[in-house]
Amino acid sequence: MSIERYNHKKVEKKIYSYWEKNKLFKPKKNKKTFSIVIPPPNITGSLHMGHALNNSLQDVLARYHRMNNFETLWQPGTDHAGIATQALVENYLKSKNIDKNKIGRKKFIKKVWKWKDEYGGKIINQLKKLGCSCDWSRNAFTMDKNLSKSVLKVFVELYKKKLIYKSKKLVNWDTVLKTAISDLEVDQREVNSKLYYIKYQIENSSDCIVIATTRPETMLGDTGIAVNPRDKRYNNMKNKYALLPIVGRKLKIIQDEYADPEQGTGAVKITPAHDFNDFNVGLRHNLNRINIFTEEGKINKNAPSEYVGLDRFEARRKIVEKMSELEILEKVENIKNKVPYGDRSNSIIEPYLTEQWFVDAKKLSIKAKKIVKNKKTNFFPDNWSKTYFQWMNNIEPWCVSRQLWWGHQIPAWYGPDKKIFVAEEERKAKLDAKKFYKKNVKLIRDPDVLDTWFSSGLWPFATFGWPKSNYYLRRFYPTSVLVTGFDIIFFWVARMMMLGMEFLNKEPFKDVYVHALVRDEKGQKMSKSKGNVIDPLALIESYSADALRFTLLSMASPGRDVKLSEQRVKGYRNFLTKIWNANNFLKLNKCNFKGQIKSKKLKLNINKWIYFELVNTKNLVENCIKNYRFDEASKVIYKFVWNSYCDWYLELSKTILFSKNKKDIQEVRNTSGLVFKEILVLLHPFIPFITEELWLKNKLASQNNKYLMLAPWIKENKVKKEKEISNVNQVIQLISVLRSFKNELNVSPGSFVDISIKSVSKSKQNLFLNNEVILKKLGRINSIYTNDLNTEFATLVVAGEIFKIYFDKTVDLSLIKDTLLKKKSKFSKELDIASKKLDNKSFVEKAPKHIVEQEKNTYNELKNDLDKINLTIKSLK
RNA sequence: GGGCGUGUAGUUCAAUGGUAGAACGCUACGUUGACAUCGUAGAGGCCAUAAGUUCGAUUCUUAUCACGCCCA
Repeated sequence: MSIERYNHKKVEKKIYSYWEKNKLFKPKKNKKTFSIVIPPPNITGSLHMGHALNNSLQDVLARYHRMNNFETLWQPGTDHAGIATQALVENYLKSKNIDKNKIGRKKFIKKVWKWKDEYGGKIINQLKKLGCSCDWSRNAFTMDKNLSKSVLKVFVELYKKKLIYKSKKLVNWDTVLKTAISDLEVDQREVNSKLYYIKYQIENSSDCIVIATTRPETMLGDTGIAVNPRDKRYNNMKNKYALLPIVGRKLKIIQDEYADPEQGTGAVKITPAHDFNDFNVGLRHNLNRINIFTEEGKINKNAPSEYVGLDRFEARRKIVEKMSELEILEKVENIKNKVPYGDRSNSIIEPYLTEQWFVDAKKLSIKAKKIVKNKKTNFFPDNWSKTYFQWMNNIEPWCVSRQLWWGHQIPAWYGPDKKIFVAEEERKAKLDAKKFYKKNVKLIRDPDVLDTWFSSGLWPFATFGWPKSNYYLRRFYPTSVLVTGFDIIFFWVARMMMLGMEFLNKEPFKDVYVHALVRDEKGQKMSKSKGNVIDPLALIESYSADALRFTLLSMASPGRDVKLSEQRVKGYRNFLTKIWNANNFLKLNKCNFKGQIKSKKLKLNINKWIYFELVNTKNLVENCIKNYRFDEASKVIYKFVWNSYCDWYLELSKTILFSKNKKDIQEVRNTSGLVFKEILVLLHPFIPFITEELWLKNKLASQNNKYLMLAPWIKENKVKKEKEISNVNQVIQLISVLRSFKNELNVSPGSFVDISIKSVSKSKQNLFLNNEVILKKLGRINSIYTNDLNTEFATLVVAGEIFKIYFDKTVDLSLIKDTLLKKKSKFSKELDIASKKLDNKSFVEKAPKHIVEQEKNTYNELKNDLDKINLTIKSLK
């Protein structure tokens, strides 16, 4: 018979389209519901390891619940990633010599949509390769019509409630992208910098005050100098003025706690329009705010003409040069400091004075904090709630406007006098304006768009059709669990919670399962610049999606990063092969996959045993999934399949299958096949492709459950541990010990021996005689005697029983004494510990009874073993 | 500076108030009628360091030392 190898490439493709064709991803009506919304990957992205882990986890949950009669919805979708997408399409057009500004906003947006239609679905296809069982018919996009409607509604309502407002503040300005970004999108990086000490002359005096700064070019916007009121060095400077070099502006010397006497000279220049701290100092002392930059980060006309138009770094160079010339540059120190970088453009972020829209996050956070406090929403692992609270307690107004074209344009219109009219539609704004001005006026719409996270903040209900009330919203909100990485708890999770509470007054998810980052095998963060990125698609290509999934799942221990190595994936590919080969074995032996196991009718011990193990495993795995311990779950099931089922049960079953007892053969054919079927069921959420393939291959599809994907797990969760089950364990133990014994004596493992069980207690004798066939085959035993033979023998002590082993004459029996002595010393050590404990009065008095009992047992067992060993050592002399 | 977390076998990680397990790797050997992407057996750990609580600590507490992440 020719045996096919498992070809994952062919199978995975075939199986996925089989699921899709049969519409298995759609929720099937049922009493209980289970729902997850996908963290929407952005349309410019392609699948990386983080996605692979994140979605493998969700898929296990979705598949497990779907199989077990939950009406299951896994809501998929992508987000429009305002900045990333606009930048990408802009560059793409540039390469074709098309200038965004020339074609205008409308045409540009059309181009973006076109790009999205062509390339934006890439990541969705990659998720399919991973096996994700999302309901793709509901695939959502944050710029879709209905989602956009939700966005506008939320904006308008927040505005009405005064939870959204416009204000002129310093924001983080990206001079490359020319937009404001949120403080979360700013990355503080430590870099080597220079600290410049500059002398500012005091007005009407020859004295100087020396300030230290890392950004000398901003001096062009200085409007004050601050010293600490407690700093005695500057007492004489109180209320005096310094003269700004080059510019000549008078700067008031003010006293403010912000000036740190330990830093630099203790005197600090104040540039309220270009530094967040200085901005606040300026407010306190009523200082002017002079903006000296253009939105590209070039010097503007508020500066002396020789600097106008220079880039900020060029200006720095020139100004430092000028200072040296003027001999007011006292010194330059090399220091390390933190510099803000934009995580999209990688350019230095400029604090910049502009008018922007802000969400009053502080007010929204109140309810969002409460649901975590009241355990309506639970974080797993729990300590992430600490991070959540810490951020929520220190939350700042959220700047939601972006100076971009791609995104949800802010629904605000301005009258001729800049009066703001906010409405979901222009028509409505016009009506309002007419009412206000008592005549028709021209309105101009705010050109800015909203932060992408503003729309993804509505994800768990906007994707279900909110604000319209409908079946999905009623059935699936709040969602059961959100699976996400910790890096977006603030960006996304917290915002969904704030907006969900504000608009539906119900928590968006009951659980938040937070998984770790995927790193490379050395524990380094994967990044393109380091070149250590492992491409999940490449791993899928070489080892299968199933293997990759199983690897990621088995490594997803809570609170720990996933360090991925290809070796691991390879190992789990071998696991798939093992399963595949086990199936071949079953087929070759005409095992039966049809029907159900009738556990009470099982006669054979090995069948009772494997069934017992199966139910145990199922219970454990179920428990693990409920506790989000996917690592434990995969370990438990791996162990059961490989060790219990393949290594022991199938080996044991051969003794029956190759016998002549038709009745027994039939029972083994049934049990082995049906247990295997249940293995497929249990494994399916983890490795869906190969299991469904085997389901089809074994023609299980025509049975009670057409699709493995919808086959429920076995209901049974209690099996009495009968004596027969421990009998099997004892037989296994004897075989294992015998094998090690041979190994210790350098006896070839394949050789056969005779054994005598004369000294074994009567009941055990029967047990071993009853399992003679198994012992002979797996233990490589010729004959089991109940009488001692008259030749040289070696003694083996197993669980307090003495076995005599007759090797052939070439075996060096002198080794036996060594091994026995080794064992003796090991056992005596353990016995020592046990007896010391039992001699300790306070132990016996204070330790719990069952522990003392247990200790007594181990003591007795050890004692027994040791006695037997001593006996045999003596007999050797 | 504030917060969170991690130090356990060569490596990656588990578990546990009663002196530790797995996977991979390594070593030796290969009996077979599923499988060499395999089988069998084996070696390997003063559970970071110190003190405390306890009858008992790898597990709890505190300190120290490393390392990582987040926020100023």
